[in-house]
Amino acid sequence: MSFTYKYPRPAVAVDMVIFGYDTKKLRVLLIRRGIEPFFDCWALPGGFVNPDESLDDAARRELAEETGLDQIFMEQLYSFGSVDRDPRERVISVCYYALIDLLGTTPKGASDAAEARWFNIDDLPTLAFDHNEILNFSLERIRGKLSYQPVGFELLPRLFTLSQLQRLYEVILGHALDKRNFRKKLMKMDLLLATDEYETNVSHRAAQFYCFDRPKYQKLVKEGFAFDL
Amino acid sequence: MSFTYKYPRPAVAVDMVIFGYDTKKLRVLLIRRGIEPFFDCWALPGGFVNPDESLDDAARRELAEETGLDQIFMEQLYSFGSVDRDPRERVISVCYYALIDLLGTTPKGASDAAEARWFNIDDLPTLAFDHNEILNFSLERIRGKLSYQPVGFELLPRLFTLSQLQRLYEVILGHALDKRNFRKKLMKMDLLLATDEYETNVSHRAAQFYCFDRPKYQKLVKEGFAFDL
DNA sequence: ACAAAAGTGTTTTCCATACACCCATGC
DNA sequence: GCATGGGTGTATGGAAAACACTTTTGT
Repeated sequence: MSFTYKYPRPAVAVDMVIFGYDTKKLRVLLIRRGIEPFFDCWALPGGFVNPDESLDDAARRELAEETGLDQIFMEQLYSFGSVDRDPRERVISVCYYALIDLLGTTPKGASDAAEARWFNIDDLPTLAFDHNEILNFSLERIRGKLSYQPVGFELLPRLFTLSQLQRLYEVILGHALDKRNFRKKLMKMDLLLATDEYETNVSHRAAQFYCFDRPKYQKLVKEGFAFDL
Repeated sequence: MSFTYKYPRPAVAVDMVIFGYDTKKLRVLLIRRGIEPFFDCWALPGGFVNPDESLDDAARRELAEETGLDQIFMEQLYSFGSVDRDPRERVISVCYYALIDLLGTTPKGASDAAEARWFNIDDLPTLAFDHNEILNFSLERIRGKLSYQPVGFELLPRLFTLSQLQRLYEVILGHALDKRNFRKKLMKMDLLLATDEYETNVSHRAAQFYCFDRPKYQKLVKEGFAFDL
């Protein structure tokens, strides 16, 4: 079976920058390529867009194939379209990034035979194609975003302590934050709901669990509320 | 001549949201479609990506075709890829927006026979395809961007008065700004160069002309400077 | 002289930052 | 009782916002 067109067409792929967080480090999921070009190189997971799925659907499908996870925060990043980014032929890549909590959930490895691994964000190999560029771009984006939107909640279990949240911000931003000021700011945002649950079995004062006020957040987003961290 | 592939491929287009500003209103350049579907409807200018040009190149080419202008501020916005956004066949549209000063320059109409017109931003017709959605999206983006980057300079002549700059901000943001505070903030950014030229033939005190310190701006962008308006 | 826009400073309020100690718990 | 991280308040500096009058020019 084959498909014929009057004009040449680029292939269209989605590539995924999948961030994972595990209380210590920010990680990215990479796969080892099993075919040329860049055989054996690490690369961002991705694939071609099917005719019957939207770009978002394609991205969500890739994400599910690689991680087994659904219902994950995901956002379109940018489309890369240099003529020679793929040596074989013209490929336009629409890139997405996703954020995954590596604690509360257990993402499976890639479904296809290809080897998949979580890499520490500041210890990355040279990647296939222009994937290093894409990765840097998405890292800048997530850091920028974190500063004015409470993106981080996607990377934590439903219930979390303020210290967990602060560590998350510190890991993503790459620098320490003042505990008291961090709490003040977050409380002022008024998007955290204190629960009556506390940590157990810790050898220090038990921290209170909070959860994220999703309805309120979505209302604010709709109204164009400007966050500010 | 025809082109055959093993798998079906979407067509890839670039669509342009071209903003223009003329001291009173923010406008968008639309073209009237001469073919089905949406015959006679207004639509965003755009076209298919050629095999030998990058996405940015394609966007720049479209921009030049529609306006005759080169060297214009332009930025990728988002890629739209719903399955049914074009009733004929699958088309993925990579969208860009551009900003044009309608005073200092005189953009020609569209080069092809199609009718082209500048529409007031708050008096828009129903557009072809998902183009209303795309336009709203880009309007939000430009407003957001204005708040933390001095984007507005792209929409003014090389020499401009502070009042002109303020009017521009007010028109795009859609609300009034305090004159003294506006000047203080802009001066503190240190990106304006006062010239020794003044308005002439105005029936009030002549305003001083300023120009934008482009080298300094580009330096700051490279260093990741955060603006804040 | 008056209309019309340019230009200019001060005060107040609020937010960001810096900073140090007591509290609860497990061992 | 000690080690560990949880939790809290205050003082200071700087930016943002509010606000009104004088200057210049053409008619």
